[in-house]
Amino acid sequence: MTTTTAPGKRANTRETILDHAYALARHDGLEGLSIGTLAAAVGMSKSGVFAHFGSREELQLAVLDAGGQRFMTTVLLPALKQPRGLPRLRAIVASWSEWVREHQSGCVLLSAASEYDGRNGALHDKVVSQQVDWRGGLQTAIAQAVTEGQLRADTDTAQLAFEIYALMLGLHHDAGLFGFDEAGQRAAQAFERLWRSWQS
Amino acid sequence: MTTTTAPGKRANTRETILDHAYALARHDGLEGLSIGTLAAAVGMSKSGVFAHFGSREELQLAVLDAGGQRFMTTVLLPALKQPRGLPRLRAIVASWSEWVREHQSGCVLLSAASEYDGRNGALHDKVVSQQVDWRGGLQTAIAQAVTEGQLRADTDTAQLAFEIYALMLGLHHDAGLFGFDEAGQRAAQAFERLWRSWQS
DNA sequence: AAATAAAACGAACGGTCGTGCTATTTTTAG
DNA sequence: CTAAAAATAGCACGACCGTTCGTTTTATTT
Repeated sequence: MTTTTAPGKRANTRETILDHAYALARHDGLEGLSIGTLAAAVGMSKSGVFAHFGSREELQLAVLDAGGQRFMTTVLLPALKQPRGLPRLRAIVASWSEWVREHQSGCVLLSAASEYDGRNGALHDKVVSQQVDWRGGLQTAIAQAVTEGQLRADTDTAQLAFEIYALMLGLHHDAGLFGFDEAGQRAAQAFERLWRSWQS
Repeated sequence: MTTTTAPGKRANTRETILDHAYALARHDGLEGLSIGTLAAAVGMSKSGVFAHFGSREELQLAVLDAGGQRFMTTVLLPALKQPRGLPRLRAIVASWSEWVREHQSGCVLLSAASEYDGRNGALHDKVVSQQVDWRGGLQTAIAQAVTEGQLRADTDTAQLAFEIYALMLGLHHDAGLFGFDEAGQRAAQAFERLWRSWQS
């Protein structure tokens, strides 16, 4: 029997490459990601890997996309099972915290934000658009909690989204440097205070 | 007359090198700092620059030290003119915000924190020790505000320090990606809410 | 099984990386 | 003014960088 393989060969190995690239970029950032190291990790030749993306920047963009996709799947999706409003908002924070715990030793999205915040180019643009999207998603969830009457009617959704995001940055920062356990408790306590002060 | 130069030549050029290195590291991080680029910026040869530090890592450590020193001088020192307690704490936050405004396009200390949080070695260790020191300084200022009776007697200084730091991270993050103006307003608003909720 | 298309390889290119070694220049001391 | 010392330049090294190109292997189609 002739091996009749599925036609998804290309997309398949591309996925494998991106898996390894994502893992490497977690440690060294997107700027520290090199095609040679990546090829060795995947078990392919440099040119073989290169051919899938056409340039290093395209590879970095693809990794950034993959990271954003994983974030949405891991953090937002499970929270959508919770009812709209504060329960869903708390679920987002919970799964987001879990994401941070699993990404203590480096998160591609966050390191990309600090790597490209002062530059121009496609990578910067994608980082900004990801952040805008996610901030928008947060604001939507907040607005629903307002509609449900769980947060004060005069809640500034952008302001609360900023404060939530800041606490998550604090959690990530402290977890990476001092360990997740203590940072997780601090963040949890801060969130309780936050909810209380915005509750209707 | 024979030019009798001061004996501080070495320390002098070392300072010049560090000035340029700091500027470069603000854009590309300590990992993006290369001796060749640095030498070109200073107007020296690669080996001339290299001789001042002995290794790239020593250079990076020196830049990190310089950054920490600048931070303390710019943020903490002017705030010490304010009376102990809440006024000084607010002064710290104010000069810290100013620091963030001037470092929108990249702060060496923060990017170092995200570059080395998941690694081992001297750079990681120095980053951690800097963060511990600064967090300790914050806690001292907070504790004084408690002693002065301006913050609640049962204030958890480490907890409040965490929340202050988180807000500054949020400010830096948003300022870098979306511009300082809006982020500064959000942070200021968040701080007012923060002080109010910890006030005695 | 033969022909065609897709995918991966291997070698090479010009550059830059950090680092070591030896001159040469500049600064200090006598 | 001269000799010792310190600082810098110049050059070379092996390693790795992203990228290109022609070849070979692998998969699909007829």
